[in-house]
Parts: sequence; structure tokens; C-alpha cells
Amino acid sequence: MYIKDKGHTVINSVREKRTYLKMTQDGLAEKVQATRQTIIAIEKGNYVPSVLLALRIASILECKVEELFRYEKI
Amino acid sequence: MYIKDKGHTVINSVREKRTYLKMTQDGLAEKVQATRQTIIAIEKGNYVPSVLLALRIASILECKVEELFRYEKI
DNA sequence: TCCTAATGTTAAGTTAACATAACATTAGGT
DNA sequence: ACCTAATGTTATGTTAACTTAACATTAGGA
Repeated sequence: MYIKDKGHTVINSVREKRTYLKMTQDGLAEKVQATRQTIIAIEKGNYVPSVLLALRIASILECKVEELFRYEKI
Repeated sequence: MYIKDKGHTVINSVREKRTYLKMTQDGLAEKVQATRQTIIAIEKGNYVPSVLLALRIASILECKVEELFRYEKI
């Protein structure tokens, strides 16, 4: 992140939701109009997506953005 | 946006929620740990924030991310 | 065991999302 | 009209969020 806020991170449950829906990374990527690498990176926590992508993912994974991405203290 | 998807945009109601709560751009910026310019840019639709910022803004403006940022067709 | 689907890794490039800063404009109160 | 707070504008720079692409690894079924 650009904003340096030590002591906080964004944890997501994309992988959990995705596998629960028996969806593949590739399938999800296609549905949210992103690449597989992007999904992998997000699942691995390599980066946090934009709200645009987050809204799409949440939509496809049938849940709210806040239950998919949690802003937590370390 | 990086993702080219003609026919769609992200519309937000940050300004409405903010003014409703009688909060200033500067005040909001400070609370979400961003700059005033960032708030202005978001309100003007110049760019969509990251989920991190979106989560913070939604939290401060006391609403859900999806009611603050709507993915709409043009 | 072999084949394939799914997942992971790395690199290199582009654009968007931030920041800082300095200055201009508007709106409202006295 | 004046002052100040709030808002808007423009420019420049850095980093994160993406992309494409090529290859490596893992897991599971026939």
C-alpha cells in the first residue's frame, strides 16, 4: 500500500469463498474480467484490489465487500 | 480505470454522505488517513479508491461499501 | 504412471491511485 | 465589502495495481 499505516493489513477470504462455490481461479478471473494472476495475487495477499474489482468479486462470490475484505490490526 | 470495460462506471455518494454528516473534506481526509486532494478526486470521480481506502471511508461515513460505491451501466 | 487441470512463480511493462505543494475560487458570516 | 473556511485546480513524483507472457509445480482421475 501507498498509505503507510504500520500495524494494519487487509485480509481477504476470496479463496475460501471461491472454493466454497467450487469455482476455479481462472473461472473467477474471467467472470470479474481480470487475469488469473490478479486473482492469485489477491488471494496471496500480494495486493489489495481497487473497489471496482472488489465490487465485482464480491458480486460474483455472492457476499458483501466487508465480509470479503477485512481491515485488521496485526 | 485500467480494466477497459466500456459501458460501465463506478459512481459514489461520498460527497452526499459526507455533507450529510456535516463533515468537511479535510476532516474526512484526516480520519481516513488520506489527503484532501484524494477525497476531492474521489468525489469528483477522477478515480476509484482501493478497497483499503474504501473500507475506511465507508467506516467513517457509517455505511456499506456497496452503498457508497455503485458499479453502474452508463 | 501418465495426463491434464489447477495452481503457482517470475519478469517486464503500463496505468491508476495515491502523495506533496502551491495557488485560485467560492460561499457564508459580520 | 471583507475575512476566513471550504473547496477546487494544476503540476510533478512515487508506488501499487494491474496486464501479458512464459514456464514450473502440484493434485487427482483414468
